[in-house]
Amino acid sequence: MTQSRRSQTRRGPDPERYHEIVGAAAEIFRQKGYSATSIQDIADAVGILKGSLYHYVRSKEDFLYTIIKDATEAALREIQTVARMEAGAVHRLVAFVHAHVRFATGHLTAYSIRLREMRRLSPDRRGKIRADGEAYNKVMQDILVQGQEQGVFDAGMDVELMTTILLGQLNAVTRWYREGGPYTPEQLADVFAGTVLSAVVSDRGLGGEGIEELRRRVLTISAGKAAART
Amino acid sequence: MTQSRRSQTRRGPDPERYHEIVGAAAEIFRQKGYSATSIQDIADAVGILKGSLYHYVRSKEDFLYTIIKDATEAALREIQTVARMEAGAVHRLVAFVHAHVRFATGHLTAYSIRLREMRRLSPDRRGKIRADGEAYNKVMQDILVQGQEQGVFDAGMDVELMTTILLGQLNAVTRWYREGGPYTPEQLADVFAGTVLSAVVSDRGLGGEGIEELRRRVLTISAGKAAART
Amino acid sequence: MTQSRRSQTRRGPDPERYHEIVGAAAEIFRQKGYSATSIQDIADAVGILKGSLYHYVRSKEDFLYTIIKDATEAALREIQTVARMEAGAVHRLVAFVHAHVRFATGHLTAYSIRLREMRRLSPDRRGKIRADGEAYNKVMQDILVQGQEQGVFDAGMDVELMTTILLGQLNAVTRWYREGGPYTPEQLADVFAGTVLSAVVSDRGLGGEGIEELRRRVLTISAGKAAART
Amino acid sequence: MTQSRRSQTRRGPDPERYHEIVGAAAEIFRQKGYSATSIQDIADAVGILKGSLYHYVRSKEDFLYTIIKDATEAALREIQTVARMEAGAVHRLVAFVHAHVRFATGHLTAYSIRLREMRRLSPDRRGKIRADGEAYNKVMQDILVQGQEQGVFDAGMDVELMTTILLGQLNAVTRWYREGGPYTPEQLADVFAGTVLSAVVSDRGLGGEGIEELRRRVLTISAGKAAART
DNA sequence: AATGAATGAGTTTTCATTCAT
DNA sequence: AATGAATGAAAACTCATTCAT
Repeated sequence: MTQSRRSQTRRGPDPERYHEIVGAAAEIFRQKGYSATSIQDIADAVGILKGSLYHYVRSKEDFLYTIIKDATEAALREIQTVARMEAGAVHRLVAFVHAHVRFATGHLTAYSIRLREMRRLSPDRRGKIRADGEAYNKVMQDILVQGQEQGVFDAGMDVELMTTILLGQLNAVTRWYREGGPYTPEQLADVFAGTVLSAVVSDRGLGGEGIEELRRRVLTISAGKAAART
Repeated sequence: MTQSRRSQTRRGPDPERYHEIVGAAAEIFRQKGYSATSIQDIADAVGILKGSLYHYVRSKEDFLYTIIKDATEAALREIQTVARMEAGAVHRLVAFVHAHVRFATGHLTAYSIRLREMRRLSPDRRGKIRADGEAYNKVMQDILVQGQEQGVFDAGMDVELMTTILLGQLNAVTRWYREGGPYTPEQLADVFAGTVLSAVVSDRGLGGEGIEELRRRVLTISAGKAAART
Repeated sequence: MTQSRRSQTRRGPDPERYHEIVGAAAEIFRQKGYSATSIQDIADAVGILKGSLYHYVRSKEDFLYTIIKDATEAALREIQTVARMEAGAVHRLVAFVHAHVRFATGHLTAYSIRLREMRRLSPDRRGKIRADGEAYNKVMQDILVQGQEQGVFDAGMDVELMTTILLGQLNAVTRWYREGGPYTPEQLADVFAGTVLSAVVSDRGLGGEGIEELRRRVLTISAGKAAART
Repeated sequence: MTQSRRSQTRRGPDPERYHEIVGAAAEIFRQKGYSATSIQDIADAVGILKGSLYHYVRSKEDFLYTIIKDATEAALREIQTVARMEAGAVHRLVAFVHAHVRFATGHLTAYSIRLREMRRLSPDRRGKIRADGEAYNKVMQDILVQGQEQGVFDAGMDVELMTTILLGQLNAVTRWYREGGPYTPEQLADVFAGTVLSAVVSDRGLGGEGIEELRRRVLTISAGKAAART
């Protein structure tokens, strides 16, 4: 695994310390960017000499890989619950948005890095992560297709393009969301659920109600979700 | 303006050469990121020794500043035509989306850098650009307010938040758009116009028609725009 | 070629300086060994900052490669005159020993490095040099075969093994020869010519004279060589 | 002796483990060279953490010192049997060559290191070993003198120089000999005995026979040695 | 005996920048 | 306008060694 230098060198002990160090690295990567962060910066944050970091990691890139890999896997794990959800497309899309916003804001540091710094990884390592990333997108794409089949989403939309656009919209939240800011993740998710649903819904999906009613309905669904989840 | 800035740095001839060099720098900044790009990389791309670059620029950051400043000013200049446009909010929002997508894709390199590398600028220089950036956002915000006043946009929406979300959505296009790809900028703008309008429209804005009809209407408007422009 | 960093970076100027620096590196490599020599050591010897060395070379190994490659090629060039020599095997073997000792002592630094540090080169670069090294050995081997065919060298000897042994003997001179020491290169070559000839000569090669006479004869040949050369 | 040295460093048990570790170090020193070998390399080979090596040794140099010291002492011990041998110079020189080749090939790793890495030892420690090294050389030198006195070796030869040359020749075997290669140590020793004897023999030493007969005689002597030894 | 964390000094290499020519 | 040499600081990484457990 990533956290062992040579298999003889580390076998188990103090994964907490390792976690702490990776966490510190992540925080700095997010603030300054990966390329602009030096090993010295990380060492300073941990209160250790820079050479000592190589106890935990074989290269600076290892930090990045660990952070991105863990974030990607965790994100996929979260979204799988939506993928497995038995419900109509509208409900599932709302759930997707909520799960996504919750994860992105709840793991803001790691997820931001995942979005911005993937290019810094070696092609090899990027490749290992790509599959998970695609599986993630696939979840949304499947929901859009389901909605088209059910007639509740616009039959004319280009599902692949729309997936890209909507995920782009959702991911952009990492650029400005800050904990303790004016909106809670749930509030943001509610708004996003509205914009996302509005973007794909069909006339039949609106079901005679107006679009404002749709937005209100989305809130009820979210509330249900939140309730269900408590 | 580039011209004026440069005249401080150098009197000598060949502004074309200067343009060429800044263009080369921009291309590499976009590909590798500012921090990961070395002066040597730029020199190699131009076929010059790295020391010679300092005839055109006083520091590496100067390249970045020129690129971002020019892109920001040009973007604002483009969007001002929309700001000054006398029309209903729906028409103007469609026009905004089109202008934005056209610019972002047409100046992909510079605009991507503007979005991703602003943090690398000194606070001083970042400050000089921020005003233009905010003016840009203000244009969309004003349109949303106008739409609310006209009753065609959802009265309940948080205009500031929605501006952030929608611009985030539009800017994300720079992450995946490539010239010669499957969609033309105009096609993309049409789709974006649909998602953006759907996100903000009110029941009265829908005007009794369904949401699918709204999306179709947006296309007509775009076509008008395109026609007007030809 | 080796001495240029990027083709744009160095085109010609001051090969003298480059030579001087490589020479300094060679001297230190011989004294301390390649692995134990730091770039700092070289920089100190040249009176330059260590970073500045990378103006001339892309890596520490580049120094080693240049030194070994040049030494190997020069040695081969020298020995080719013996290879092309039209004469009996005895004369040619004496000439070989003289050329070899002259080169090894005359290029003591570079040739010592060539013998001791080849392993530090990347397999790739080692491969590029190996051919020249083998061509060198081949020259002696051919002379031994010629001598066997002429009947002047022992028909029973294993030519390949004897080549290895005799070259090993000759190369060992680099371990203890020092300029200004008690023996001149020519004196050493005379002694070596005796040991080498004695090792391979056949009874017919001795031609009825004793072995001491052979050793004396070898001196005459050398003297002729030396004379011819003056 | 190893045993005694070690007892200063550690009281504890398991001298076998110590031997194993020093052996592993030696093997790596020979392959990569002392300077290029890290403590980590040795630890990896033994399957231990590098810090743990300091239970056996006080410094990296200790490994080298132990290896070289043991090899030098053992070599001297072996050659002493030849030094004490009561026989003619020719017989004793043949015996020397055999003992030397047998030792060098039989302790290839340690003896190679002894030859190549002596310079890495501190002057102090090098000094402690030098005496043994010189005693070793002295054995051959004495034989050459004995041969001159007996008239069987060339009276005109420079004994000191010849000792250096012939030992250089013999030691070079460590550069290419590999166990399981095409020649057994005994076969090599036979060939070396021929070249060494030929290099020093006088006309009277040849005793009217030709030089080829000398080489054959040398084989008989070796055979006798081998027989005597079985 | 061994671990695993850490040190501190060192390694090779990179890089933005300067400057005489 | 450009070169090529050099600077000086910092980068990533290595390594012998120490030490509490």
